[in-house]
Amino acid sequence: MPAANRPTSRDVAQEAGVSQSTVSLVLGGKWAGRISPGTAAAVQEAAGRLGYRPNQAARNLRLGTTRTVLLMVPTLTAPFFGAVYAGAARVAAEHGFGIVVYPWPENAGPADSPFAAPGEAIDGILASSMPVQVLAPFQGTPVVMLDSDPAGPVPTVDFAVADGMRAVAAHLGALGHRRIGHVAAAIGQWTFRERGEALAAAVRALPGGAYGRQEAALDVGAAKDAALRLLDGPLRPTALVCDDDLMAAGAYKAARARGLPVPGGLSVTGFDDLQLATALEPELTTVRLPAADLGAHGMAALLELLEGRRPVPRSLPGELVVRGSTAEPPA
Amino acid sequence: MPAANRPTSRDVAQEAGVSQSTVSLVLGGKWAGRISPGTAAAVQEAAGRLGYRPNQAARNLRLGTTRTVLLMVPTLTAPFFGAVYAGAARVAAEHGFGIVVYPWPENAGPADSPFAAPGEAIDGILASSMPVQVLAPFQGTPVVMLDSDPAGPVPTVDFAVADGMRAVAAHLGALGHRRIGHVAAAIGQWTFRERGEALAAAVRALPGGAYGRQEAALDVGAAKDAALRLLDGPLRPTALVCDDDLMAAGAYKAARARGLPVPGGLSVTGFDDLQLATALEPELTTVRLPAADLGAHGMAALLELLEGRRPVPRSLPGELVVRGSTAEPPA
DNA sequence: CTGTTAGCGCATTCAA
DNA sequence: TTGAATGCGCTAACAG
Repeated sequence: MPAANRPTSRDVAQEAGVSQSTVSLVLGGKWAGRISPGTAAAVQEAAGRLGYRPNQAARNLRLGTTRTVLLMVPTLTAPFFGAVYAGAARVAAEHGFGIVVYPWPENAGPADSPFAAPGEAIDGILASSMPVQVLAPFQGTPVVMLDSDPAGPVPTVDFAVADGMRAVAAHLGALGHRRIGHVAAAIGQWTFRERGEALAAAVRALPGGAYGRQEAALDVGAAKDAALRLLDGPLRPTALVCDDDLMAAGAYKAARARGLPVPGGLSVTGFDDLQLATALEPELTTVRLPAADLGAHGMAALLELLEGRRPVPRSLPGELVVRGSTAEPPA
Repeated sequence: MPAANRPTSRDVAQEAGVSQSTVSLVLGGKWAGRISPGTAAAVQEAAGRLGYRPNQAARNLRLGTTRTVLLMVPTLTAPFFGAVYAGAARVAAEHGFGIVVYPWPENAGPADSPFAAPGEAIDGILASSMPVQVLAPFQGTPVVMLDSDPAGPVPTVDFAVADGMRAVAAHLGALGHRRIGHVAAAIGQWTFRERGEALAAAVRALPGGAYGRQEAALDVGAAKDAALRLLDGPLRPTALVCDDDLMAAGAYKAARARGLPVPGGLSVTGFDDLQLATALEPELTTVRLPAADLGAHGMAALLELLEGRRPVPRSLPGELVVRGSTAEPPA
């Protein structure tokens, strides 16, 4: 018997000397001009005294909703998504919603039925950094996509990643860099395509600018290899722009392997501004992406959607944070 | 109207030509010797055909349980806890349970009532790496604590952190280190007390062993300062043992600030083996803590508890991972 | 202004 | 071996 015997709305009604429906109205906040202020106050007070909390299960059954949304993320072992969750959870809590997290495709295992576990009892979905196709099994459920192609069929909240990359290119360009290598994430996602296109265009717009590109999986070792290919290739880059802070760590390793000091011999930039950015030595010049804000605005948009309104697409600005990993190119 | 009209058990009953209660019995798996195999099969088949999934809200209301557990973690923006969640969620899903995460005290804000958001509708609690006191508002709810004092009043699943620290000390001792500094987390938690005591004892047990200790908050900058105090102090350590990988990154910075190469001039060790450990240069010698296993075993223990059994306390072994940050002390 | 009533979908007695 | 009836706690339509 897990649940202690909590007071019900009937108990409150009895305590306040009114009927159960009156309690429901008052506590539901919709008694404006239907219940006398005196009675309302009495009910509130009785509820407080008893420590009454409505039974969610009953509420859900009656209303046909759950006040729960699903947050789909590619993985939870990346701190970025922890921040997204935190932001979303804060807004959700303010509106009496809960969030259940679903790492996809990490859990794409048994598939007895898609989403056996959390698939039930969901009012809406927040899907971060994934292809639209994964939402196919959820036809009809309101969805807001985060960090995804705003041209898609569902409402989105995004980062202005293109602006971020342009800021990186401008910063590097002002320092005097012209031959710039891109350690790109080998992930077919809007956010990375966007970064790549923006960077390539910006670098090529530099007088004498030359852009090179190598792709790698999102981990240190693969990024190091890609950086090495760039350093050993024909471009002879003086700066390496990485799609993400973790990849920048790989670039540091590549630089060290070739005897190039950062930033004296090679400038390196990241993207995200995770804790890792300041753990590295030297500290990383990177673009700060407000992950918590992404979650918060996404949740707000989903709430609008659930109320029947159409949320306007939003794009959150990133901010270039200049630290110790960028300097003038070697003479 | 968020929820599409899903079939109910009544629909299944109609489809199978039986009564609703029969459906309930069959699908509940308790028809052994009460329903004829033929009828049972017909019901199963009808349910499958209709794609029937029981309505959780109704089920919860009737049963008084929620098949949901609360996972309390200090923060979600640390990848360690993401892994704990993933492990717990996997086991939970196998048993038809869901998990809602609650970062505490991050959300300890409004406090209109303790845990307004997720406090309802919870069958049990998994609390990782926190003091017992935070569970005071949840008297009566089954709890399993993770990474906490096993001598406490509730069932626990832990890491053998003391063994881990002894392995670190043995490794360092074998390399020839005698003067060992401890960059300790300034957090009053069992897991850190345990680490500190084990390390101090193990170092002092070394012939000629000397132990020094400085505390710092769990971030890079504070850890760097603490490491600096150790390096500048009377101990003149040849190795710095850190309570956590992030603090080790701070120790790297301190070493660099004093012109000491790692590992040639100073050996450094961490704890946890997060992604950061291999992002650093040189890669970090550390103790791998199986975070996902912690979550998995914790969830299993909680399920036992919910079934009325008393889970046996468990301690998961850590593993020393020797990488490039430790070497013989300078001559 | 307030109370009575019905029913959300399910598991479970009890009667047949 | 099965079906009819009941109620979990809540909200909302309808009466008074």
